[in-house]
Formats: sequence, structure tokens, C-alpha cells
Amino acid sequence: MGRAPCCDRAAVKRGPWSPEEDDALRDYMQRYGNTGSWITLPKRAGLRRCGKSCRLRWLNYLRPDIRHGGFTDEEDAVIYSLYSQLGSKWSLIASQLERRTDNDVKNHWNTKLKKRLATAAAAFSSRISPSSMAPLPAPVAAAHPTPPSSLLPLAVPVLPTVKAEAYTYDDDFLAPDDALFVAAAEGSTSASLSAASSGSNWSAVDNAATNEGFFADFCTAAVSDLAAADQYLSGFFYPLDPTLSLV
DNA sequence: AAGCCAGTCAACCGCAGGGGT
DNA sequence: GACCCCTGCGGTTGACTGGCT
Repeated sequence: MGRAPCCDRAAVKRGPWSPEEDDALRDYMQRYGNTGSWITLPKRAGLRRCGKSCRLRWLNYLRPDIRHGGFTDEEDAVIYSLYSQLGSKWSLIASQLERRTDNDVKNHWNTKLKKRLATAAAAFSSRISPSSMAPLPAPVAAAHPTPPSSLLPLAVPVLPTVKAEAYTYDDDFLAPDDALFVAAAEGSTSASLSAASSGSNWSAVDNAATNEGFFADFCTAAVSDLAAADQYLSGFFYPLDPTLSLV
């Protein structure tokens, strides 16, 4: 016994909205607002649409106070930063951006930012060559379909996480250099890097990397400029471990 | 010109949770 | 407390478009 549908699917129109339907919904909302429920709105507005469809169309498209497309670098940076802290809480992220909808932010992330971040991570990990580092884990994602010509045509690894990688990276647990790489790649502050380089306080590495904002800063840098992201990361690596080198 | 493919984005679906009864 | 209704959310789908062969 499934959930009852919210409306009679045979009786309502589905698919793209026509200009006439848009006009009808816009006119109704501007005259009366949605004083009743979304479920009853289609009838009141003279639309053969599901109430949920009306709500979505209004909130994501017709509402006068929203912008579409053309995300700025600043907005991208905010999205990266918040995503690194909140995950896919699109409505929360959108609420921090002026006149953006959760659907727009989600689409922008899935079609552009996610790929850009993967490219930045791939470019970064390909250039770090600590002398004693164990081989990187096998790439999880498929090869990037169209890598920029400025980048090596390599497979896209996921950014390793401290919690996942610290205990699985290799059979011998972590050498300090591995921990340094992992901590930096995941998102640690200089505090966690210091802990990593001392090679002892693993829970401190974990906590610092998880809770603090290095990853968000890396994402922010990666948004606009891969070279800047590289520079940013190497700024953390070099002072702590001179055996690391960029190739 | 036609077909294919990848990228984009509007729209749909199902679930979770809040509020009312 | 149990149930129902409604809204909001996040994941996914599918139509459309433009570039390439």
C-alpha cells in the first residue's frame, strides 16, 4: 500500500510550463498571494496543475525576487565554504546567498563546482611528491571527461579523509608524511598539521581536521585559481615538512 | 545535414518533519 | 499518543541545447 498521490495525475498537466500558465500563476500570486494552501491554489488560480508543481514553479522560477545563473566568484566561494561545512543542505546554503534558490545552487554545484573541485584536487595531488609517501589510493571516480589542457589527463581521486584514510591508508598504519598529506588534504589547520608531523596525536589530527576550516579555505582558493590553491596548500606543507616537494 | 554526446536546468518524486485535530 | 495533511527538502530524471564529428 503506497502513499496516496498528492493529486490526480490523470487530471493534471505535467512537464514544462507554458507562458500562459506562468502568467496565470504570476497574476494570481501578485493579486492574492498564497493565502490558502498550495494544494488548493491550482483550482483558485484556474490551473490544471498539481499544487506542488505550482509551488515549485513559483518559488524557483516566477518569484520576482530571485536571480538565475551567472554565479559570481564570491558566490562560488560561499557555496564551497558552506558545502564543506554543511554538506548538501542546499536550502541553508541558498539562504546565505542573496536572491538564490536552493534548486539553482544545487544545479550549479552538480554541474560546475563539483567538477571544478575534483579537477583542483586532482591537479594538487598530482604535484605533491613526498619522498616517503605511500601510493595514493586507487581513484574512485571515473576519469574526468574533458580535463583542461593545462592539467594532466589524470583520473580524479576523491580527497582522502582523515577518518577514512588514517586507518586504511596502508597496512602499516600511517607514516608521519602520510598523515601530513592526509590531514592537509582533508582540511586541517596548522595545529593539526603540527600534531601530524609529531606523529603521535591521531585523535587531535582527526578532530582538528574535521572541525576546522582548512578545507573550506582550500576550496575557496580552488574556485578561482588552481595555481592559487596550489600555493595555498604548499604554504602549509613546506614549513612543516621540507621533504615534501612539488613536481 | 544528420547524428551523437555532454552539459545544463526545469521539473518531478518520495521522504521527513511540523502542526493541527 | 496517533493520525492526517501540508510544506519543504534533496535526489533524480528528462527535455533541451550547443558543439563536435
